[in-house]
Amino acid sequence: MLERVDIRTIASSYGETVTLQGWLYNKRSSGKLHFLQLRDGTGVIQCVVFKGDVEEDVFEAAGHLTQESAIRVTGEVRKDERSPLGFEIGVSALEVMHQAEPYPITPKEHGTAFLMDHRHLWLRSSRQHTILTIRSTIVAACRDYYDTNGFTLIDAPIFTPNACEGTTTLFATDYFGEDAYLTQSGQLYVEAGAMAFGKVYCFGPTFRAEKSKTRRHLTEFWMVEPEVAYMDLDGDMDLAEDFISFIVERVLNRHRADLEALERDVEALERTQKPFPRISYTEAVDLLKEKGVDHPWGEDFGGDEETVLAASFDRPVIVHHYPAACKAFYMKADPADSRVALCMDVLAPEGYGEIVGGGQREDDLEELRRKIAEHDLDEEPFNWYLDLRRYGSVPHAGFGLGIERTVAWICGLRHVRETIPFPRMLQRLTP
RNA sequence: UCCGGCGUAGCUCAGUCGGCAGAGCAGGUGGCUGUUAACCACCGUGUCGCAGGUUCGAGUCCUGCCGCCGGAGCCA
Repeated sequence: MLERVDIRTIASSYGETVTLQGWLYNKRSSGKLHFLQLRDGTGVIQCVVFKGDVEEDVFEAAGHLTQESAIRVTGEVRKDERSPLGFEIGVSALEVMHQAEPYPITPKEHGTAFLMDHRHLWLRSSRQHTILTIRSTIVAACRDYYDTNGFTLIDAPIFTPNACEGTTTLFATDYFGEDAYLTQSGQLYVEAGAMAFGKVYCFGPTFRAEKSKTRRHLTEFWMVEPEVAYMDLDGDMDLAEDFISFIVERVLNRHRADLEALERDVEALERTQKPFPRISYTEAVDLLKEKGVDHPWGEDFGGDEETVLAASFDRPVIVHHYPAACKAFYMKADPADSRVALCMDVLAPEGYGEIVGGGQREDDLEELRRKIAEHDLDEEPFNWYLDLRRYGSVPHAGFGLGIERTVAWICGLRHVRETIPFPRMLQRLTP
């Protein structure tokens, strides 16, 4: 394969004649000149076709190119102050690989419903391209963080025989005549992994059949879930803030220009430094009261409460020790006050809501059985999970971080639907 | 499930008091040697979401339904 020249690194080919392969992003003409904006997936560069420089049929063909036509362009890389890149291509040859049909996404405005119907094409637009590039960096940062900190990747299954938490709605499927559900969390399985490997994480898609219609919800989303044996709630909070600040720092280092292109307030992101403020649920209720929001102790926070709490701090805030009644059965109760659980949520600033939820797990066999019963769950499917408390049970903790909400927060997007290549939502299964 | 909003050309939208359905973009043809969502001239485009109703006459008013968007609940 010939050495490939990317637009992203075109500066290193200054003065040379190169061949670029890509698609026509836009075109402007001026008599004996055609200005072709060429997109190759790494960037966009202007290619200038002058009538005197190329064969007549090539000049003619360039004038008839439609948006997103596939072309291979050969020409000299030259400096030009008028170019945003600082470089442009003086075209000497042009090969039309495919003359595109009229392209639906024009250089004018479109509504989100139309764009989502054409998501497979919308991915080519510069803004979507930037967002998904940052998502790619965030996903890599998650893996790098755990891989370099002694964690082993133990992925959880997607098909599960029962509800992990029993609280949210699951997608049911037919598994050779048996009921199976798409996982809503790898939680229970990474606990088994932690007892085998010490420090583990899983990273995969999760599914929630909730009829949520908000900017923060997808029915299919990605979650990274670390789980550590011999770790308590404090250790869990330390891990979460270290992990989140690592991701943000990585994005700031590699994507400053991209964040600015997205009109993200970079200074607000730069404040994401450890330590994060930590307040208990009870303190949060008091804080809400101070801010004029009356919230009864014992009820979980809604989106509005989370927004008020998050707005009180300049970086992510950790809220811990929620009432046990509004948390999952596997959360360990606080030995000092059984009304609250050893759990924590991380709320992102600027109204992005909960990006992390986790805590210390119940490690006592009888306590756990009692909680399963309290939550009206059938004990039998959890027998393997109870085994973890029969054979060398130890304190352990972990959490789940939602990738799409994290991407939305870091990129400063209004809606999570633009943070994933092909979003699955209440009213969206295609493309 | 509940509350609110919107459905008119391929797309984004306008359409006044109920009186011939219209702009920009995209597409086509032509023009221009430096364009930056280029520009200029000309050309084509309709189940006005669907079904009823009122009226001489409905895109416009009324009723029902459908679809989508935003929010709530629930959650990451």
